[in-house]
Amino acid sequence: MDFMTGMKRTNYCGELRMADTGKEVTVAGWVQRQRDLGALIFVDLRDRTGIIQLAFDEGCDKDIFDKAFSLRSEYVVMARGVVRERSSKNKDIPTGDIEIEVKELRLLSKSETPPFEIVENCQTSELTRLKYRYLDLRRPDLQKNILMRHKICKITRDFFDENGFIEIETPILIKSTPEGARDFLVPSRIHKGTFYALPQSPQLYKQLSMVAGFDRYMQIARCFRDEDLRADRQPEFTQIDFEMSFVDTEDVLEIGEKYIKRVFKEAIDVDITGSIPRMTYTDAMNRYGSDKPDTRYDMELYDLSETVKDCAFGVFTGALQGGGSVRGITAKGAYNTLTRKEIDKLTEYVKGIGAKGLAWARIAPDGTVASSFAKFMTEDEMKSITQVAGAENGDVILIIGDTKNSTVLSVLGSLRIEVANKLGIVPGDKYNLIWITDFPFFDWDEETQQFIAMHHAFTAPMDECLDYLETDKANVKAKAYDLVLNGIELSSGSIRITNPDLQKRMFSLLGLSDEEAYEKFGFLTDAFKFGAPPHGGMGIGLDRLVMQMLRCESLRDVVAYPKVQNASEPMTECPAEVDPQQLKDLGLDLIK
RNA sequence: GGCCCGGUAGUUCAGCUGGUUAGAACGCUAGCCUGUCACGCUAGAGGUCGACGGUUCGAGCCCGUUCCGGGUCGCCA
Repeated sequence: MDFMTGMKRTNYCGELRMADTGKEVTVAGWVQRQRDLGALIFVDLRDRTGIIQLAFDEGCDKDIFDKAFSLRSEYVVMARGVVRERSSKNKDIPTGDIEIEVKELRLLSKSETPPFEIVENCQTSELTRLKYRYLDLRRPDLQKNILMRHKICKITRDFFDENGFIEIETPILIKSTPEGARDFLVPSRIHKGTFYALPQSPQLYKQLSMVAGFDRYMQIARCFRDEDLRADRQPEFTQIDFEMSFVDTEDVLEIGEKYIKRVFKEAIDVDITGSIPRMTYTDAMNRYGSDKPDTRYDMELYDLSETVKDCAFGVFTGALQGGGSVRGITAKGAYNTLTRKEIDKLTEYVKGIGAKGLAWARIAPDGTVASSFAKFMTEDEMKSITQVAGAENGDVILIIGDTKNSTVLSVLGSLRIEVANKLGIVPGDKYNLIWITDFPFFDWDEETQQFIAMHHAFTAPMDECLDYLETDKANVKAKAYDLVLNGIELSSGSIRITNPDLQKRMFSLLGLSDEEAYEKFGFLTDAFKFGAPPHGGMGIGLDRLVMQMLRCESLRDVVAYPKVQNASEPMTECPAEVDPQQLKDLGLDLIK
């Protein structure tokens, strides 16, 4: 059956207006709803642009009317007819002044009753929606999100093209270099017993492209990491990846900043005015307890170590004697929200993330103080604490002390977010961007009891640190920078090492022998022997960017076909077992 | 791997202290209806209460195990 013979769409449903009155048009789409009034039938027809009403009345041929009568939700139809003004208008939709008086109606495809209605703000569980993702994607909200994602990609390519960047596709099947995240592996059939890895990022290829002389590279690149999922983390995700030659940190930040301003303006008409603020890693940790601070609200951390160093509270003095610190946050006006019961919950919360406990003081509106530690303090000490805390009547002070300063900071950082959410003080209308700079090069890994690269092994250390790389690892800073948006790490980048000797030195500091380093990254260090331009770049998380711009709470709202928490996909039910023959071809045996 | 929350009709949910035939709304089906637009009215169909096991005279409800989903910690250079 030739569904389309002699019929050609002339207009999208949502674009017709009063001005089109009298025109003969042909539209195509899905039946949103059929309203049968007896001798009169209305059909709302939907495509990705909107809805137009089709009208069938006494002027209609009987067979067309009968066909309209049989239409059900999500049937696919094409209709030819004349646009006319409605006798009663619908102010709620853009096409509400007009309708199409149908002269020809073609049923292109029937539909079973869908498991959920194709409407905005669908209340159906996400699992059901993901099982029928093609129906979910048919809903206006997801259509809007996916179209916005497309728009952002278009703006991105335009921007980088205009600035001299060349899009280069890098391989998806690459060599496994198990640093950082776990690799997804792909067995090789031709070389049995060997494996490709899927890229965690195009990092090394983009650096090689600099050696190749492309000078400025960009790619909207798919990346893969075999780690557990979160609302803002998918095992496969997309990065706006770029790299530039003959640059230092400032040049990279400048392009990054220009890009961010452009995409916010063009995609959602938001002006990012002035320079994006900068904060060093150390400041971010001390003030927000996080290297990705949400600066949309205050409640900054403060240091009470000096204030309580001589007090009679063993928890505090013990923490300090153990080389740690005592720090706090003050929840303004939280007296009524943070009840004793809520504080108990917060105590459980901080214990769950590494603290030994939570010290607190609730200051009633009348100035009465209820506190877990007041009894150990002199009046003067309490006064000093309140002063450092900047606490007034009605406020709640929350304090963490630990022999490890890093625990104090990270726990307070998480607590700050938890409390802000409880208090509802996070502004929903802001886009707070901030660069985090001066990252430490090394990070101490408790598990393996050694220093590892905080960013990655190809990041250049700051010039002034070159003298003490070996002797004072903890104070080596990297030419690395992150861009943070509303408390979410949006992007990460660095200036890379291009000096083969320095690269060798860094590998050795990270515990890689020359042999190991050459085995893993020899292709890169070899390349650097043949004239490597200084270069640097960054990768911007496209999914997170779109998610933030659209104010979505989950990446699943901006990824067309996402995975769920156990890393599977409900629609296709992957991952799945494979045919034994496939395993045989690959030379693989499954351990039962 | 740990912790928290959830799973009852196609969908969203209610279901009391364990007690007759598990309900509502929307959706669906049929009929009526000439201006609806979340049309209206009438009637009807629709359930392995996630699964398995246990306690009990009796389990949607209590207990155990397990599966699935969400969040989170670990993890994510």
